[in-house]
Amino acid sequence: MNISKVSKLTGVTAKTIRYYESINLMPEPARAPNGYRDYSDKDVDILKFIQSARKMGFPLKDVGNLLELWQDKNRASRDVRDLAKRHIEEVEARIQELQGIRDTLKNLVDCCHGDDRPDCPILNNFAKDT
Amino acid sequence: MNISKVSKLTGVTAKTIRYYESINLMPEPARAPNGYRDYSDKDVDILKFIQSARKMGFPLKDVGNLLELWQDKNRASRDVRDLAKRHIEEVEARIQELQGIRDTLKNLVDCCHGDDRPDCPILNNFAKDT
DNA sequence: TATAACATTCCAGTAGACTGAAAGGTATAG
DNA sequence: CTATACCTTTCAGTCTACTGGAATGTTATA
Repeated sequence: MNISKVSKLTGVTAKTIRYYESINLMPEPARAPNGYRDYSDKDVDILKFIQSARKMGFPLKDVGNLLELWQDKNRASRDVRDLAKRHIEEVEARIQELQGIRDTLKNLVDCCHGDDRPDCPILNNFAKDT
Repeated sequence: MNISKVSKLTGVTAKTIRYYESINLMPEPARAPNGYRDYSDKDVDILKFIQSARKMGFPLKDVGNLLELWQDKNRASRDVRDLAKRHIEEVEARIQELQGIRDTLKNLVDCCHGDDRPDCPILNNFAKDT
């Protein structure tokens, strides 16, 4: 099947599919006699796999590793688990950071009149000289 | 005072200070007779303000707006508050997203043996054909 | 047969926030 | 006097994950 079909099936743009191929994330597909890329069902599955991992926030580098593990029938599930655990840790660290930011800002916003007057605890806080 | 002094006082690298100047976030500082940048205490305060806002996750564009509001003694605190509120909303949306990812991933990790065997719910999930 | 809708390659650009490096001028310590 | 530790500018590169566009070839439809 050609690239636009794959694009429709997976929700990944043709541009991005070619990009994934160019960075060796996707294998090079077969080619039709006219030179068009000719994808198999397996290629579609690979792309779907990539999409799933991307939706979980894995960077393309990790996605590449996960794909390799997926293809490797002798893999140790430990390797996949470790990769996922590391990613969870990063995600949690980021959540912590964002929660801290949110809490601080919420406090400041709650203290701010938010009217025509210029006095503003938010600015005061940013300008504090501690 | 010269740029390295300011860098030490604020924790912002000289490189970055010049960068902020180049994008008109920082005002152009005075110059010493030798051509060196000659910063005032006010410049240092501006940089500290920028740092505070950056630590709260505001993009440089927003930092620029906040700086303008800070300088404007006739500002309406509403404007600052609205900017902060919008940012909080973005932060919260991101937190939600990351929490979803974390929860899904945690479930998968908990279901995975994580041993020498190849069977892995994480990969299975990514490869699911739903 | 014309034209639209595909496909190809390749190069370059985007966003955001810096960072590196080259090539030079200046100041300070020994 | 010289080494080194600053400072200057300018241009280019980094990172991640794409995206745009030009120039060109191919296929399907009216």
